[in-house]
Amino acid sequence: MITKGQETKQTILDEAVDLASTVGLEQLTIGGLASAVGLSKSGLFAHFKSKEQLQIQVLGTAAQRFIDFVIAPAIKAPRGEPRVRALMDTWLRWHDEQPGGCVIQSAAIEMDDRPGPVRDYVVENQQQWMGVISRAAQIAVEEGHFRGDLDLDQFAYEFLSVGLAYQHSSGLLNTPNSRERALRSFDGVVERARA
Amino acid sequence: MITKGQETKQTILDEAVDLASTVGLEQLTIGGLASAVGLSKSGLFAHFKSKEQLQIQVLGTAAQRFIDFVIAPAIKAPRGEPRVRALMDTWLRWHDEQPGGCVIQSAAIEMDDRPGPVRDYVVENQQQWMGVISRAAQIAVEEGHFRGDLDLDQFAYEFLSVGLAYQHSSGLLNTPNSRERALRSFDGVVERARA
DNA sequence: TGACGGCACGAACGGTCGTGCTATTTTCGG
DNA sequence: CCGAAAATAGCACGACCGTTCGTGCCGTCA
Repeated sequence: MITKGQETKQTILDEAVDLASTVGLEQLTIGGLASAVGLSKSGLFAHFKSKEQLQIQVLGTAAQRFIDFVIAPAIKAPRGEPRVRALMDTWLRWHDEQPGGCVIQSAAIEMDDRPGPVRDYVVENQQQWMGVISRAAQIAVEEGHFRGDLDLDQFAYEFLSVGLAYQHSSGLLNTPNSRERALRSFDGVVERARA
Repeated sequence: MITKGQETKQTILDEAVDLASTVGLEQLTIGGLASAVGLSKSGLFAHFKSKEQLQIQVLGTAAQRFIDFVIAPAIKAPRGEPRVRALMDTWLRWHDEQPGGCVIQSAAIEMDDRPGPVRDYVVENQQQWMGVISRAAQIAVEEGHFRGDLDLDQFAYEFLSVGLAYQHSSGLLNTPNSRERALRSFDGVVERARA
């Protein structure tokens, strides 16, 4: 049974992800979020016992969105290089979707020197994402699309760098051709991974 | 003549850069900075008429450091590919130097959706940096090290992505071999630029 | 009908923020 | 060595922060 409280809590988290993606996870304020969803500050606060809990659950919601929007569609692509390319394609689109860039990656940089549960969560999340990438590359090796001696971690690293640069280029500077730049850059990475 | 005020102001800014590189430019607080340098809050505040001014001048100080630490030494390297490689080398070292990653790049992501003078300053700074990179690549073309039809902007883009990924990898996750990953990634970029 | 539990509210707390005012001290040229 | 000017301190303000608390509105079930 889905109760009323859980429903509004989800509404809060959905709004919170959008808000945090523009102002950052640390600048996300309870009062501001409350007025954004039309709740009182204390009424909203009651759903999470602390701000840290709110932050973590916001990241959890964003991670779920990431899975739905980036990973799930890409997995439907054919095994091997097509799937790797699909991952990059959905990932780049994902960056355009979120108004202020990916929440998790923004949080990753915000938190890079502030230890705590939030940072831990972000780190774990990034490692899982790199795991997804390198597993997709592994499959591409098995399919014969990529070299047999390909360094999977290195490939994941370079894959990640393409997306990071894209967020940086399209989010901060608004160079309109940043998508082509990212794709050309990705072509180079894939080229070197080929058999 | 160098007055006492300018001297303490420089002391403030030096400390502020270090502080901002760990907590972020937005979380940099006037009271905290004041007690860090042993001044009163208002005494420090008098040096800058607003926090925004402080932020901008902090970025200016960081930019000067960047020039001294990254660009100036690299320019002494021989023209062409060696100089390009020297730029990447000093840049990677620069990331290790700053405790919480490069202040400017952290600010770039913090500000990516908050318009204003601070964001403008960051954008201009990044574009100048990319200009330095592409000029160095231009020289490498003239020297015959790089292809004549090399897309300089694309090269600068990929150069930047290597550094971004390095900060992300060595700053957030502490994978100890992130330097080798970055260098291998950079080798790929340079390889494709060669004649 | 009446008690109960889940939700949301308003008010208030202590704390910190940036930012003005007014003294007071320190610096420095004549 | 003095007086103007610069530099710093002290203090207070309004705003906002996360958090707590008491209270009231509900639908549910006995």
